[in-house]
Amino acid sequence: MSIKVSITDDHYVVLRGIETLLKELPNIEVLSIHESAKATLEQFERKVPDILFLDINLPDINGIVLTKQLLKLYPSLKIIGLTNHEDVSFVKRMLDNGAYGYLLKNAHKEELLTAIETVNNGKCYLQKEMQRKILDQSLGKHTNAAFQPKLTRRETEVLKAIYEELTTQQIAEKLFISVKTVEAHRMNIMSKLGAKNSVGIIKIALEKQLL
Amino acid sequence: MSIKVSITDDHYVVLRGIETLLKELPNIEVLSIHESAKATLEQFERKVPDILFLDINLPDINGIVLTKQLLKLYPSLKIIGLTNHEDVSFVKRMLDNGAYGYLLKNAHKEELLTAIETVNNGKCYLQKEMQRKILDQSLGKHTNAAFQPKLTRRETEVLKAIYEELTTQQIAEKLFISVKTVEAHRMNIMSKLGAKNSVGIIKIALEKQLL
DNA sequence: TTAAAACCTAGGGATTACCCTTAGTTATGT
DNA sequence: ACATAACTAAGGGTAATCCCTAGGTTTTAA
Repeated sequence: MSIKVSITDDHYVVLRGIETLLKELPNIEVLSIHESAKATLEQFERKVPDILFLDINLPDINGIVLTKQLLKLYPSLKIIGLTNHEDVSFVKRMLDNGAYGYLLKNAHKEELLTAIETVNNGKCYLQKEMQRKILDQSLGKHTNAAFQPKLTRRETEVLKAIYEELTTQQIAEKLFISVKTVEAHRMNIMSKLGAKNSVGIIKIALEKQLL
Repeated sequence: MSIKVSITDDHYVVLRGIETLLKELPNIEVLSIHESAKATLEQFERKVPDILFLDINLPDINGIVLTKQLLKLYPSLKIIGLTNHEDVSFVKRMLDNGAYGYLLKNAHKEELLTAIETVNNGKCYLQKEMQRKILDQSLGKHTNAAFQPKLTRRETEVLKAIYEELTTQQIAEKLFISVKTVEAHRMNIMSKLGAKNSVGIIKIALEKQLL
């Protein structure tokens, strides 16, 4: 009994590349390939594979969100993330949402096979370098995807002003409040986001889409 | 007489994907595939194709730079850029350096064929959406995407440290230089990027993929 | 092989950000 | 109406950032 695999990636050449590689492997059947999240969901109503290779950058639904949706519908599905860049935060968020592994697109045939076999045996597959990075990062704080900070109206306004590279003085004038108040808001934002300074605020704000 | 095509991309699945697609097309011969700029240069000493599909993000030499080098060595070579993201500035720079066209990695078989035929006939090939974007840009839009700042080795090191939310003092210790030197580098970075402060540095660095 | 350009280095001085504490004044919701 | 959260803002520091200037080194190109 062969392992049924599907692939979702909006880059057609990636889609066909993985398909080609998989077809060269024994005991693996490429069930379906899709170029969008929507197409994946539609196809899965008919046939669900054992394993799905899922790109993180999809045009319609974010790969991280799609992971969650799919696993809700098909809990036994094993999802392996796909991406170009080695963004640790993405890996973590995928895994937090239930993904079983992660592959960079420069992976070779052997890695694909290892990933499929590992995941099919119910174990997680991570490329070595990524393992180390996640370990490094998990020693920090506020790196988990579940953490979703809530800013108040005023804090969001200050955040946006910081993003516009305004000084505290300028923000105060813009919002008709005291410099000291702006500072208080900035301090609260830093505290909530776990940022060390304004650079950290912007990094996390972009990551958590608070702008 | 078939058209000889080579492919350079550090993402192995992309490499194999394009290869697979090209093999399905008539009158086209895949001469060689390479995963790095170095491998491309070495292979070309033996056999040079008519057309090269060249990724922009290579581990060893930047695709834009490699375009220039290759065209110096092989002026009749036609280069078609490959990338995931539709960064107009990259397209412009590739074309400026002599590339004949540009393809996004979500391109289908038909587009690949059209691109090859167009370029083989000595004409430039650009996907429609990209054409429009380049046009939009040249019509004096303020979002100057063509602007691609170049940072020095030291500046890049400081930039990365700033991104890590380190203080100037910590950066100085990390790089074994004076606090004042770090500040000087930061000033130069701000100047080059047109940023008003460190927040601006990070914004533009993320936008221009300087990290 | 020079001269120019680019890069790395770092000082003084002014400004701004950061970090405490404390505390009065609005909204918000049960 | 009453606790809770949010917005406001003061004093008083320390540390970091920002800006200008400039000497020394390395790299690049004529």
